Amino acid sequence: MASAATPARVRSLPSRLLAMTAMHADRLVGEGLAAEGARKWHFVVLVALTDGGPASQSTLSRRTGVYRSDMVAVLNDLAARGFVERAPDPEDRRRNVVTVTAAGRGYLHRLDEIVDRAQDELLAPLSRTERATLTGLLTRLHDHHATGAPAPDGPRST
Amino acid sequence: MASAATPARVRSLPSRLLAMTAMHADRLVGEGLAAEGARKWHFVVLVALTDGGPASQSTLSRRTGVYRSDMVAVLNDLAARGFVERAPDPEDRRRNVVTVTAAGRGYLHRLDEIVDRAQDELLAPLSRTERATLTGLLTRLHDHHATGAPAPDGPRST
DNA sequence: CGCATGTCAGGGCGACTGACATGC
DNA sequence: CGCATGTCAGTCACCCTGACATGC
Repeated sequence: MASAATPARVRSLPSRLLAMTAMHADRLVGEGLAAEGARKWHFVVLVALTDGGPASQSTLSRRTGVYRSDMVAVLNDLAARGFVERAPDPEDRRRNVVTVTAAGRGYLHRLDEIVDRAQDELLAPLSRTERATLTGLLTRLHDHHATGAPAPDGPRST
Repeated sequence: MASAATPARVRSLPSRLLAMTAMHADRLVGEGLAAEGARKWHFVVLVALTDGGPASQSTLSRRTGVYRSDMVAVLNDLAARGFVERAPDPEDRRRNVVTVTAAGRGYLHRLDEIVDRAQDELLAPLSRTERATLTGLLTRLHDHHATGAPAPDGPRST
């Protein structure tokens, strides 16, 4: 199937469609979150904390795909705004235990709504069934490629 | 997989699935192209030229989604390696007419195979029918969002 | 005149690496 | 000792803006 350049084929290259649609999705989500002064990792980290409970920065990094080195800044932001708290772990003094505050939970609710609306806008042209199909196919692709050579430190996000 | 703790809420978010899968796809394609000393826009520009014939840089920009300002560097690269030629347009002396050389066509052929293999690797877990479904759904999303507010200078395309 | 074209200079963000001190 | 953790510094690719000279 590797013939010379076929116009239509190139235009519908899956990797390209994926890239462009993803960029659009990112923009929708990003613009929404920006209205609340947040970026996608603020959201992702808050979700990880709320759903998975308090954790060290390293653990958070693994849970979210945000690099350890970048996690620092994200937590600085969230802590400065009172959405999370960093406390030294008494059992291992290298670690910080990060916990969400009540304010953080409230904030996450607002972000959740924003993100939900963005998903709706993104998927607007698709029916319920089609959305499920798309999600299913993407999940399979993602899982297939995730189980192979992933994450020593903390790759892949949003 | 370090995902035992990744919350299902976020994991199944379409925008996130899209972003992660797209990143993976980009990596596959990017690594492949890197073996030939190319990046995706080298490929994309060569396709646009082969596909649509000689064109000015502005036109190429519109056809590919690469910004005018970035197009300069891409063409510099391609020209330096003898894959395209820039000649002043006699009918409008502001323009350069860009054409693919024979070497450029040969090069594109190699890139085409690389990109094709990457698509196959990307879509490996899906059947033929499923691939078509995915492409169809993504195309609809893309088209829906493309016809809206884009393209002043040289964004979004194919 | 306003507008298009090619070019350069630079900002911002996200992915990623390296190093380093502290503590296990 | 080797290894994990938190932190800082910095690279690179990509997306995007602004400005500017030339020519329509």
